[in-house]
This record gives sequence, C-alpha cells and structure tokens, in this order.
Amino acid sequence: MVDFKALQDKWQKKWAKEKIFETEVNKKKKFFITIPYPYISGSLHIGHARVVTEADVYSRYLRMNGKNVLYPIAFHISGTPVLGISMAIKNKDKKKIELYKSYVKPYIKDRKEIEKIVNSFKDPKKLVEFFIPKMINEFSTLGLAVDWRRSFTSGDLIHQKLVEWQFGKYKEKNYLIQGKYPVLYSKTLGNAVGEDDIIDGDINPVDKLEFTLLKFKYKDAFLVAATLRPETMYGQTNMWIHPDVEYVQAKIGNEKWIISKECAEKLKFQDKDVKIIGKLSGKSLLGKSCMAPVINRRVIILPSLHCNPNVGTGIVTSVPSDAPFDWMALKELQDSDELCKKYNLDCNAIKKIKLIPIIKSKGYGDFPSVEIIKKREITSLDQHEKLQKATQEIYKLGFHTGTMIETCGKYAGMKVIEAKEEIKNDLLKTKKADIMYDTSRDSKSRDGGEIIVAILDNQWFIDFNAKGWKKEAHDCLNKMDILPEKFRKQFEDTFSWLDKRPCARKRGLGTKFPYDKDWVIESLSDSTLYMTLYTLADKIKKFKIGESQLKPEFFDYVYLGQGKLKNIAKKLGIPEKQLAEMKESFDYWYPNDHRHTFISHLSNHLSFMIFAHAACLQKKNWPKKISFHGMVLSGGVKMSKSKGNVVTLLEVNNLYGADTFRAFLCNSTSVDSILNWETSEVEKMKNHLLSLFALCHEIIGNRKSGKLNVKFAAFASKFESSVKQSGEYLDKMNLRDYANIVLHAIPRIYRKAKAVADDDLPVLNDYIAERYIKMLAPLLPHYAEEIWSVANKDFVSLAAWPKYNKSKIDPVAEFKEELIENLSTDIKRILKLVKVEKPKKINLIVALGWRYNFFTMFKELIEKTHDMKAILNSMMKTDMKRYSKEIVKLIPSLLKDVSKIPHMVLDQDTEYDFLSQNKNLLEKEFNTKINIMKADESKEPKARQAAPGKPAILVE
RNA sequence: GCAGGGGUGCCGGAGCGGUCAAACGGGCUAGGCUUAGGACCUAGUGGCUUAGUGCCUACGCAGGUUCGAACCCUGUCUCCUGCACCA
Repeated sequence: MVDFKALQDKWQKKWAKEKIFETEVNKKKKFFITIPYPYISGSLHIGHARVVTEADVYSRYLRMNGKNVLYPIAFHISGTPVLGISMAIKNKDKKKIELYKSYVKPYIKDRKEIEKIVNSFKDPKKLVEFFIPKMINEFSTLGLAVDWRRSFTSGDLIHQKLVEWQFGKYKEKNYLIQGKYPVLYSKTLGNAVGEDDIIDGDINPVDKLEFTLLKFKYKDAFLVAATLRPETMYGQTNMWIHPDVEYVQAKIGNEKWIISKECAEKLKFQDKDVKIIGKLSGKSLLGKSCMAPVINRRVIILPSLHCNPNVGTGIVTSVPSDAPFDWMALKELQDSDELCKKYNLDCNAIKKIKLIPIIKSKGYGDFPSVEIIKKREITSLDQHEKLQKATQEIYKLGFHTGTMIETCGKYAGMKVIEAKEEIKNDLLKTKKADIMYDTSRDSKSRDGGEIIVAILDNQWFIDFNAKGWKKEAHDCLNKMDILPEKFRKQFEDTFSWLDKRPCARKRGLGTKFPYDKDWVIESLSDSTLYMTLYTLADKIKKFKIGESQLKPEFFDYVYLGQGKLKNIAKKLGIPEKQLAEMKESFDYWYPNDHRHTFISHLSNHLSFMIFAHAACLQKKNWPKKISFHGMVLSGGVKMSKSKGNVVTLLEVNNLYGADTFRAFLCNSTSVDSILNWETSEVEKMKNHLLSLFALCHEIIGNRKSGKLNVKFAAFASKFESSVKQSGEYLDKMNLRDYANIVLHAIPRIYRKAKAVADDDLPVLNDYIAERYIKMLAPLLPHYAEEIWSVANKDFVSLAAWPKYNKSKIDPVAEFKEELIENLSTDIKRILKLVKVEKPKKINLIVALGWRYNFFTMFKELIEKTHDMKAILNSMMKTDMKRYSKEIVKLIPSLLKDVSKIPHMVLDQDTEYDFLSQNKNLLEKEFNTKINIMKADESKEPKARQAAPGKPAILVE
C-alpha cells in the first residue's frame, strides 16, 4: 500500500526547499493568475480548495508549457466577521469559544495552551496572526504551486495605503458622493447592524420596508397613514385608528402630524426634525373625518384593533376593495349596530360606505378582497393568518397583472407596477406624502435593544454612474476573455444596473475612509485592486518600505509611471535601485492575465474589480481574463456547520490526500458546474489512483528504446491524439476532459495494447512513459513526481509539456482496429445465437466492390445536400448507374438514418488485405479457421448483405 | 419579488440541430483471473425482434419550426442559487 501522505509530504518539502515556485522577473513570457483571497474564518474547507486547485492545475500546465507563472494567494480580513469573532470571545460567548477551540485543537496539543490562544483572539490581530500560517499550511497540503512570499492581508499597511490611493483617485474623478441611506440600526448599540447582530436574524431575516406616508388634513394637522400600496389611494373609503392607543401630535419640520408615539421616535432617526407637542387618544378621533390628499375626499375615521402603533404610523388608510383586512373590518362594523354604538358611530353613515373599484387584476372582478374572502371562507378579523395570506395573494396579483381603471384619475390605464412608482413620486413631489422606513418584523439586537431603520445622511457611495466610468468598464470587459463566454451577458446586465453603492461602514476592520475617518471602507470596495500588490509585496517586505514611503506618489510612479525615478526616490526616501526594481516587477507581471473565481462574485466583486481597474490603471494593465467555477456541495447539500457536513482540508489531507482530491475535483464535474463531494465516490477515486500509480511504475520500470511495432499503429494514433487533445483541453481550462484522458482513456488504451504486446512491451512502455507522466503532472503532481523520480533527477513540475507526433495520428489505423473489434463482437453474437460453441470454420465475406465506391461517393454528396433527388441524379451520371436498382432502395434508408453510413470507407482491396493480415488474431480468439473472401466471388446469399467495414459472417 | 441556472438511463453526469439508445465514471448481472478478498479483464444492463448490422419507445410536460430536435422557438410545471453595515 502506498503511503500517499508521506509521498505528498516528501514532494511538498522538496518543492519548498528548492523554491521552484518562487518566481522572479525573467526573459520568459509571464503568466499571472489569481483567485479571490480567502477570508480568514478558522479553517479551510473543500469550497476554498476548489478554486485554488483548479487554478493550480491550470497554471501548472502553463508553467510546463514554457510560461513564467506567478500564482500568489493573500488573505482577506476586512469587514465584520473577524471583528465579530473577537467580540464574541471577549464577551465570553461559549459557543464561539468552543468552536475556536476546535479550530485550534488540530495544531496545539496542550489544553491550557489552547485556551490561552483562543483567549488571545479577543484581539483580532492575534486571531489573524495565528491562523494565517495555518491556512498557508492547509493550502500547501493540496500541492499548490504558489509563491507564498508574496502573501499579505487586507489589514496590512501596503493594502491600506493602496486603498487610500485608490479612493484618492475616485475622489479626483468625482466617483465618490455622499447621501442618505437607510440601514437597520440598533438604538442600544448606537450603530448599524447586520444579520449576525439580530436575534434569529439568520433564520428569520429582517427587511427594510418603505412606507409611503399619506397626509390627511385634519383640522390644523395631518393624520398620517402609512401604506405599502400608495397606488390604491383612489379606493380609500375611511381611516383606521386604534381606539385604545394614545397618539401624539408632533411637529415635523413645519407641519403638525398625528402619529403613534413609537412612530415619532423612529422618525427621529430618519432624517426628520421631530418634536412632540401633544397627546391625542385614538377614541377622540373616531367618527370624525379628514381630507384625503389628491382625491380630495372626506373620509371617516373608524376604529380598528389591528392598527399597530409599532408598525408605520399606527394609522392605516382603508381600501376595502383591494385590501381583505379593510373589507373585513368594515364589514364587521356595517353588520353590527352594537359595535357602532359602542364607539358612538352613526350606523347609517357607516352602512352607506360603498366600495370603490380601482384595479382590474387577472381573474378578479371589481372587488378582489370581497371575492377572496368569500372564496377562502374568512368570516372574522380574528382569522389573522388567513387574511394575511389573502392580502399577499391579492397584492401580488394586483402588482403583476393589475391595471388601474378609470376611477384612478390620470393614472387610469396604467399598469399597477408602473403606477405605483409614479403615484408615489408625484405625491412626494407635491409634498402630499412622505417616506418612512420600518422593519419587516419586530426584532431585537443580541443585547436586547430594539432594531429600527435609521437613515444615515452622510453615507459615502461609489457612484458607478459617474460620467464616463461605465464606458471605460465596458471597454475593459469587451477586451476580456470570459470563460465560459455565456457569463459575459451577465456582466453587461450588472454594469447596466450598477448605480450608487454604499462603500463605507460604521463598523468592522478595514481601511479608514481617507476623507472621513469615522467611516471604514467596506470589505468589497476595498478588495478590487489588491492583485497589483502581488507584484510588490515580497519586495516591500524585503526593502522594509514603511508608511511614510507608501504615499500616493509611490503608486503613481510604480503603477502609472508618473514622475521621474530620481525625484520620486528622493522624495519618498527609497533607494533608486529598489524603487526601480519594484516598478520593473509591476510592469513585468501586470496585468492580471487570469482570475479564477466563484460565479456568485460576478455581480459584485468582479464587476467592482473591472470598474476599479478602469478607474485607476492604464488600459494596458486592465484584467485579461476571468473564469468561473461552480459551488461545492457535500453529500448533495450545501455545506454548513449546522448540518455537520463541512469537509475540511485537514480531513481531506488525512483521509484521501491531495492527488485524490485534485483528481476527484477535476474529473467529476466541469469547472463551471456544481461539485458534489460524495465520500464513497472519493474513495473510489483513491483506489483508482492507487492502481494507476502501480501501472505507471510498471511502465517506467520496464522500458527499452526501439521502434514501435506496426501492430501498435492504432494505439500510437490514439495516444498521440490524447496528447494533442489534453493540451487543447487544458488551453481552454477544460479540466474535466483533460482529467478524463489522463485518468481513464490512456490507461484503457494502454491496457488493451499491453494485452497483445508480448515481447514488445518494453518498447511500448518507452514510447509513452515520459510523456504520460508529464501529462499527469498538473493533475497529480505528487504521484507524477514520484514516478518521474524513478528515472529522472529533475522535477516533472518544471519539465516541458509533451509534444505530439502528428504523423502518427492515423485514423485509418484506428478504423482498422475498430473493424477487427466489431467483427469479433459480431462473431460472438452470432455464435451465441446459433448456439455453436466450437465452430469448424468462419467465413468472412468482404462487401461487393461497387459498394465501397458508392459509400465514398455518397459521403461526399451528403456533405452538400440532403435532397434525395439531387443525390440520385448525381449518382446516375456515374457508372453507379449499373446498380441503380439497389441504390434507389439504399439511399432513402440512409437518409432517414444517417447513422447507418460508415464513418470511414476504405476500398475493397485494402479491407480484404487488412483482414487477411489479421485473421490470425481472430483465429486465435475463436480457435478455429477463418476464411476471407470477396462477395464478388461468393455465391452465398448473405454475401450480398455485407457492407464496407461490415463483412458478412458465415459460421460453419 | 427581482436576477441567473437546471430538469437526460439504476445513480453522478456528457451531448446543445444529423455517425445518439446516449461519452466518461459508478452500480448491478453473468463469465474469467485469484487459496480467499481486493484489484483487474470480458460481455450484458429501455422494449421487442433476429444467423448479427432490424424495428419501436425515450432526454420534465404540451405545442411549434425543420427533410431531420435531447439540442432551436413558444407556453407550462418543477427544482436550485444569489439578492445583508455577509464575504
């Protein structure tokens, strides 16, 4: 049994010792490939491993193909997660502490030491410092050909300085603007919050809802109703007020609003000047009326126990025609004099309230809410859930299929989907309405504080619609290779809707916003240009370049060539030689030739990256190519801690080893498709590789140079094609088809050839050995090195990719081999049918001579046309005319089923000779005499059935 | 809701207008090899037929375009993924 782990360690150590993947500027053509830097989260899993391994296989091929390959990896620590972990550990969060203990455990034995280390994670820096070397180690177990000297993190000084430079460029170009932005906000934390900060935020996410506040004139004030459906305002019949709630009068700017107290408190966070000046009981408003905006109708104020002061303004406008709740509530009042009396309402007036039709939706009449309540047999307001569902359905249907009808003033005839926006905007413009945000559900932050929506009025945005920027980005995209090409359209779509994106946050790790130190640059916006740093990171470390030197002039000079070496060097205090070396390195390695990433990065990271390059770097340094990989499932489902199906790299390394992982990954799915990790399948791959490893040892251990026997012509042809094809597949980063060839196709054809090799085996082995091992190297670098080392002293990782011998590619030889195989199969079948076990003699009758000419001619004709008459006419002009009777029957059936046409047609003599030469093979197989003849010389009726490539078979 | 991607044999999954009853891998059945197991080899694995290369039915469902469709078009059902002060 091969100890794959020891073998893997051995070669990884050798590579590291010889520094064979540490690359420098040289005369060769360079190739610079990157993957998104992974986020530090504790331990790496097969999701991380996929992207790095695919890039590795591909870049190893390119290295063997003569390129000077740079493949670096850095680490991302910006944003909230690392900080969140530190906070949790600081707050003695037991779960997090245990989790991190489990991450530390594989590396540290002593229990007290583990505790000490995890405790130190209170400082995010310590966490990062601990995990980065571990992650590099874990990645290394995959056998990556990475230049680790060039690693850095997004918290490093060079990264921060680069981001500052980048945002300086944005500022210069007016790509940064400030404005208002609603965020989920915790009053107690005094900060914006994310899902992680909200109780149950992950299972029951909180959304921001935008309410339109309709202002109903009431005495000298406005009764303010909150609605999600401003387009229904033409159907308003009344207002709903909770009789038992105490509302407030608040001064909002110059106006006086009547709203719930809770609402007033919320509005204080939404860019409004709020002053509470009085109180007002809900009861006191009942039966009064107010003036609805725009439609200028007086509507009556009625009681509803479903007005929640916590939602919106606590006041709701009633549109019973389209809102099931409203209709139900109104109906209850209309049906119950008792209820009316309870609130001192005029029963008759209420009974007179008539619904107003406003929207025509698919499948419904004037009053959808009436219909649906009847249909769903809802009888009381207490059936809250049913009503909710009915509301949702009507809303959805109205929104997508509805049209405003003639009652809706100037909006009549418009689709609801359009009218909604327009009505809202019109109302806002004329100050008849306002906007407020609210949460989609009651929610609390982890410290128990209430979550509300706050409007930040000085939020920084990157303005992707800034003048000229999108055009540049499109220019960049147009010149890029996108793999697979089908994703280009998605880029275009993304570019078109990209608008203003908040680019700074109030919390998290990262680079301080240079123009407003209260803000931190957000973690997607800070990682769009960092690939440039790979060209410098090692040198900046080596030269000990510090903060005072990484000024904008530094990047202006190195990246953009602005300024004179002498001046800049002097100004920054960097020796000229060093500065020149860094510039040379950047100029050599940049642009980024290839970026391999996850599909879901397309609409954010990758698009931002293109924009950033377009904004900050010269055209020649814009990215060249992006390729995509699909996601990783484990056991058919998404990996998650709660499901317990996360497969870590440590596990992979212990149970299967790098080469098994690499082979499984590349062979089981195409790069852009979903990879499903199934332990049983991986196990099989492991076994397959073990037998392949043994096979390769056999091949390399038993070799003799010499001329390859002609009997291997078909084998040689297939092997040469395999060499050719695997190169072609790799060029297109088609890793699966490449893996298929080296893992399955070649062993298969080899074993077949080996079976008949006899004494020629060593020569056969010699013919393929070196090239085959080289072909395995990108996929299975460890096994390949080991086998290679049997006969060579250098590294196969650095060997030249094999060339194929075009002259040996011989379709005829392959066809002939196929012919013999088919014959053998057919004979077996017939023997079985005839129930003859030991035939005395087998006659093989080669088809009639003219048939060969016919098929040759037919194949040519069918290239041009499928028209039967045309084909027939052409045929009849030749001496085929003699066989017209048969041809007339043949052609229709051939046209109907093209598969009946042999894919290659020899001539009769060649086929006859070939069979004669090889009849001993068949004789050996069937242990009987084989007789070969031409149909033209046979009287057997079956002889006439023979077709080119398909001799008739007669068993005696 | 918006956006994107799928539905193919016992399974994973190729194919994306004609050499397709469907690559490749796996499973299963039979046979060989083997002390046994494993590994490996050979054949079979939609139905029906047959001294072989034949016919029929199939690529979610329903239509359409075409000499010809798993592949193109339309509708329909259905599954998955992304949409955060997550990265």
